[in-house]
Amino acid sequence: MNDDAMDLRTRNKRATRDAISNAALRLAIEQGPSGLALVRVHDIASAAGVSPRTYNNYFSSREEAICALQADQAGRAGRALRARPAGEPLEQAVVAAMVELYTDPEPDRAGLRMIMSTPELEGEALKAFTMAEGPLAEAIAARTGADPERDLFPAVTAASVAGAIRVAGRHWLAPGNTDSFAAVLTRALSCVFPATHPS
Amino acid sequence: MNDDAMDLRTRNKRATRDAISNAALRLAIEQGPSGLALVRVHDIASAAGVSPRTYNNYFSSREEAICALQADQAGRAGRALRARPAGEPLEQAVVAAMVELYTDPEPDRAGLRMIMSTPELEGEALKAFTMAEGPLAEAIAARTGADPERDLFPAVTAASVAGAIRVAGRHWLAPGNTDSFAAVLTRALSCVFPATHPS
DNA sequence: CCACAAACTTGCGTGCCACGCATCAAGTGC
DNA sequence: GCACTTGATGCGTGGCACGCAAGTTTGTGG
Repeated sequence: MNDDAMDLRTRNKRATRDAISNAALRLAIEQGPSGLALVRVHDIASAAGVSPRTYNNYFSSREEAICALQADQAGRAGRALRARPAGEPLEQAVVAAMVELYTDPEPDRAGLRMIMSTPELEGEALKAFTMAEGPLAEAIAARTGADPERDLFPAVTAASVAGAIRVAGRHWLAPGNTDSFAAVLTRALSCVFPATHPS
Repeated sequence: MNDDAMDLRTRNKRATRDAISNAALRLAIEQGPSGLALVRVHDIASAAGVSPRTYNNYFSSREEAICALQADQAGRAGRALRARPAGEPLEQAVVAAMVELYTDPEPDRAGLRMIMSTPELEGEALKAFTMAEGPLAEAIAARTGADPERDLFPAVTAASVAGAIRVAGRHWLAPGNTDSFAAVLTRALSCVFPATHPS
């Protein structure tokens, strides 16, 4: 995962990929939610210093490029949960893992708002979130000892956690909100685990 | 909602819309998950007996057309919950409403499998599901008396319910499963409400 | 240090698609 | 029956995804 751990080829690939994704997100934010159609592939490619054909080697749609960072982050959810100490209760582990994952760094308000207020982008982000549910469910199953094949609890809980994160994002973006994302996220996740709630 | 309740124009519109959507889903199923790209707009339109331009007046992508039925059904979730008797406890009301919504009729295995095993379609279906969460959250808030603006419980629960329905669908489709969808759905939803679990 | 192989980037061409616009036909209210 | 509304269709335009075949950069063995 560290840059030094990969060879030059892989590092360059990641660099161009990130460049394209960042350029796409930046341009999308500039145009705003209603002007997504104005963000042309040509613009993204030239902003990233790459040819349109190369852009297409990495992403097969503008939505995918714009949401790539968000998608990558969501994809780390399973690993984040597994990184928690084994003895930790499920709720604590999930909350700690997700808070850690989504507060380093604090999400970018403009980017998140862009994605969550644009139907096409929301669909793409949702897809990324859902792809992350599988590993997350496996991590939950590993922690609770449940059989992922017969017991629905791990998968449902993973979906609920993903849903809570989305709700937290929406609420955090709401006008007049002053709480940190970590605080909102913790509150949202506490709604998922009422049975194990301490009080 | 009844055909007789609308004028001719509206009925025709719904008829062509349904025709296009059904044709799209049927053709998609014929080609299978891997051959989605082979389902051309021209084919959908001619199968539905309309011009390609008319297809485009109703849907702006093949994915949207294929998932339209699924989307319409999900959109009725909020109404279904509100239709439950007011005094009924939340869990019972949710389970009853969702079981009623999703067992009349029993979902089509081929269609559901097609949608859930094709990334592009899954994204579209996810978007539809998420659109339905808003009304569902409002219905939950109305039933529990929570303030949707300040309390995250209704939105998180709505997202969890939607997630549970997705998980139930996936599990129901799994090879070797013999349970009815209603049974799987009830099991999945019970994971969302552990606090009020009877046992 | 050098050549060779693997992999990435790029330009070009093709087929498909979304959508604006103008026109035609069907339905509706008076 | 007539003017009006609204949906259906044809046509043209701009844009996009992707296969293909160079050209270029990077990693490796001699």
